[in-house]
Amino acid sequence: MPENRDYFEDVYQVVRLVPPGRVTTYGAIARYLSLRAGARMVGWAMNGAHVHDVPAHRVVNRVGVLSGKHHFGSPTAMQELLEQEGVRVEEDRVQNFGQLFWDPVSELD
DNA sequence: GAACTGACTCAGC
DNA sequence: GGCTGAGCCAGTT
Repeated sequence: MPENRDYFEDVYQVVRLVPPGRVTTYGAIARYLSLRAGARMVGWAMNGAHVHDVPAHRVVNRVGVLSGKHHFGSPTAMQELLEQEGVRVEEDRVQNFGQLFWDPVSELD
């Protein structure tokens, strides 16, 4: 539907809708916005996340790994942010991911 | 201007 | 059930 690349804004907006203490995935966002581009562009969009006040720490890859932690100020910043919200993180992976996973498609739609 | 790379995912083996 | 290859778009070399 959206031919423009303003979906960057949409991505940011969806991420902001993620409740504290919950996490979502790049693929889930891509599916919700019907991005033919796929999850990869969601990740690319997150490059400007810090500029848009987006809680990027709540976005992980499909298995719950903090694949984007290197883009935060420090290697542990992402994990600490999640733990502040009550999300248990171990070995760069979100524990109990299946239960904490927040899917915009089923939660918002 | 072609080739590479990246905060990913899925299908196939 | 873990590894490999292919596909997606955009920015960089």
